[in-house]
Amino acid sequence: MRITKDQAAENRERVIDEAAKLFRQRGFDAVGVAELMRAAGLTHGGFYNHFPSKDAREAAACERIFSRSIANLEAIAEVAEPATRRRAFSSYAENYVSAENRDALAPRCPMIAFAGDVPRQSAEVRDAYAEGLRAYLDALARASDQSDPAGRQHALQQYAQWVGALTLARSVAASDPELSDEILRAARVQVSAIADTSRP
Amino acid sequence: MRITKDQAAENRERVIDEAAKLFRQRGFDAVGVAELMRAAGLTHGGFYNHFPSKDAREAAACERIFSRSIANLEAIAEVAEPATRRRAFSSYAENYVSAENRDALAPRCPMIAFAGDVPRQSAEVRDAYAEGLRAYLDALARASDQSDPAGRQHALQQYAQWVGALTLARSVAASDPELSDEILRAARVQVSAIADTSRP
DNA sequence: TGTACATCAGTGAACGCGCGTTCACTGATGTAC
DNA sequence: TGTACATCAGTGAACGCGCGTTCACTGATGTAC
Repeated sequence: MRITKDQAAENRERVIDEAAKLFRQRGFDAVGVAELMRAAGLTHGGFYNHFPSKDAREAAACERIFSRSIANLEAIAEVAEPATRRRAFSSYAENYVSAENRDALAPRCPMIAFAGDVPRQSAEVRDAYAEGLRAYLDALARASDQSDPAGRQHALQQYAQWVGALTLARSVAASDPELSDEILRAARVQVSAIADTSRP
Repeated sequence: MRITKDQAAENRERVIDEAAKLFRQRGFDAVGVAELMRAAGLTHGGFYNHFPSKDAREAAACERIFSRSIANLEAIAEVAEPATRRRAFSSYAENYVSAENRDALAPRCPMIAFAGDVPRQSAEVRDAYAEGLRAYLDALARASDQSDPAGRQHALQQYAQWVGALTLARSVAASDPELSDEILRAARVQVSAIADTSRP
């Protein structure tokens, strides 16, 4: 039963959206073709009408996840009033390094969800991810008012710490909540300190 | 053909050692029972003489990897002369946040290899990992001469940054070496700074 | 605008494959006498 | 110390299962006239 072009395009979008959600929850490799299509309300046979292979969907989902994360940062960068912008960025940081973000089943940040898996993925996925991370870090530097070289370096240092703290805190959250909280708290202390003393 | 008890124990050790190496390279889920036994010079059928299930070997391998990492830190903590100890720790940090460690196929540090995967593993594996990380961070705080509460917090902050920087640098190393180097360099600047200005 | 036909998104059975796990079997080791 | 037998680490065939991928088929949509 053929369907309209619009309907088909809509279906494709739904498949990518579901892939983005499932991948963030469980990583690339643990989500099968059949399960993904079922989640999108379709049957597995139609998968290859949309993607040349299983690998291709990873790249598509990766792009989608990044574009959402980057949009959030761009919105901050585009705030005209400097003080308001800085406040928006501080609040971004505080939300990032938070118990809510640690406890999310499907982390919104692609680096938290994927960074460890990416080196083991196909070149197609790795390329899509790398392009995403580059754009993300550019947007981060802009959003944090630190686009000059020294500032960019500082933004990278900050961000590495967020990712490390969140990754470590997530990894022991279930088995050792106290340790997880301690790691998170230590990182939050620095986030708050940075929020207080904004750079000249 | 029955073999000696010593030979059997040796075989078991070899299986765990191979698991530790393969897991660090490719993560827990990508290493099959048959492949692992082949790597240890055995056939797949004998696997269940050593482990009750596939899951059990993850925990055993996890413990082994941690015990090696922790031994390195303990050796530093046990250096008697304070200046020598600080120098040893600085050199540990510089080796950790290095291009060599980023480019290693099988990262020696369990957090670089596993932290992202752990939340998706069975409770048995998560518990083994959490116990390992707790012991590792304790050893890290001791090795860095920072066992008082404020110092421990500082050690956690430092370590989170190492892990984040290395994870991010690894994730784009193949597709975008320049970005990878930039992330690593930014982190190394802080590592060096800390090495120069040791705490009172 | 109406008709005839080609297109193609979606369906579900089928494929080959590798996985984790089980099991009957082997034969040297370990043990009881 | 020597002998007879039980033990059990290791072997490799076999299992059921779920995977990614293919394919003949369906039938409403899109298109050519």
